[in-house]
Amino acid sequence: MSAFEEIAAQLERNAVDALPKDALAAKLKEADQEDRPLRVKLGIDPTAPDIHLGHTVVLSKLREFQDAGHTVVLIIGDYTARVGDPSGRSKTRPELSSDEIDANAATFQEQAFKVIDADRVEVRRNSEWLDMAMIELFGLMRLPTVAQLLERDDFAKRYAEGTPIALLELLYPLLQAYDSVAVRSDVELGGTDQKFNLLLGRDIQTAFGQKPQAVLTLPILPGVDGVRRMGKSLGNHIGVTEDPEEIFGKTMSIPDEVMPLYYDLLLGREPDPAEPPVAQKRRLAGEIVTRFHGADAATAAEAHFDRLFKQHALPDEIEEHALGATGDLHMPAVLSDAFGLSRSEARRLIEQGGVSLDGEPLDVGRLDLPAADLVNKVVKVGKRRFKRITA
RNA sequence: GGCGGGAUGUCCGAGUGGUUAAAGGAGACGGGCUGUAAACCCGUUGGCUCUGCCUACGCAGGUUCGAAUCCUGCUCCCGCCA
Repeated sequence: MSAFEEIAAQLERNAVDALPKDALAAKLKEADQEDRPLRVKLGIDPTAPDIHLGHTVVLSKLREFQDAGHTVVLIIGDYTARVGDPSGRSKTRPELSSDEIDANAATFQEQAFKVIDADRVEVRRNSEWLDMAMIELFGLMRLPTVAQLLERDDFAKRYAEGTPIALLELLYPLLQAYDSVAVRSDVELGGTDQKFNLLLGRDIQTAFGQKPQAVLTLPILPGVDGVRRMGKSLGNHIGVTEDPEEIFGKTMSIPDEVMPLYYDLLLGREPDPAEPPVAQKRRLAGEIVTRFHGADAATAAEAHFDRLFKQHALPDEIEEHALGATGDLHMPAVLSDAFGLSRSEARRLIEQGGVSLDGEPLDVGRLDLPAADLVNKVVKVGKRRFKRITA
């Protein structure tokens, strides 16, 4: 095995596909001969403003490339975000305003730098080149055929079942592919759902007289439900900027079955088989928090977790809720204000014994309580929502 | 352009004049069990000034004592043919 093959094998660790075979090793060799770093591309559409653990899988891989001396080309898909990547979706995405996209792009970049090295990255926005004249777009559109595009799983499926596919969506892979041309990428990374798009990049690069990029696809991290891919819109994500306690707690709630996958994709190793599952999970949660907030935060988050869920005690910091009223108060209304519930929701929670005041479940028969009975007490809704009531 | 099908609650999906706030499932939430895991059990899941009231089945009208269900117009979607 040559040195390049070894490095390639290292970089291909936990990749699902490395296509074509041996392409990465060849690229490494080529770069070495030309005495230049590889240009490793990742495109992210700033459709939701937060980077979550799912993104970090790919970002970490980019980091590995950086650590091996290569250049990351991070493409903020400010233009493609307007189109909406249909990958893995069964519906057309909603359109985003350009203000939203700009705001998202800014936070995105900042958050991405929590994982990748900001010094060895070239950040580009694809509006730089995609905002092209229609005649140029026509040139691009000549390249792939409809049949080729319909090869893609999700398109094929949607087409077969009669779910609408906007013409624009069909164009998405082409635009992403052209990004590769624009930045002259040597390697492109993405989730497995990106395979088609990444491979199309090769075709389009070739058509533009460039050497086609090597393609590396990484597994999709499941969300905290353990079933669907992690995604903000699915409500099963763990964001890198979330509070340490949240990250810790959410991690603890993942199903055991996906723990090995989390270990592999996020920590790059296997769980210690000598440890019981809970300990494995705590370690996982702790390390994830450490990564984004530091070791102290991780210790604190773990302590917080124990306080809440092992000792069933109160957290040490509880937000306050000012009543701003005196006399008899209607509890559903108070809860509605304090926790953002509808009054009916609050009422139901009380009926179900889900609301307690200083540890005492609220009496279903008495929905109206004097303000004086509430002040300085802690209201708990469900397992993890608390407010300290003040006058 | 012609013909046909469809739009129901967070999602999927029943329902074709009268206990229908709307079956069932998923999801979510609350309680129990527990490791905030899974599995399992029970319950809730439009709003409200709550033994009642209001709003809801694409939109706007109409028929009727009474409509998600019938009629008219409109909007959007899908398929087939051209």
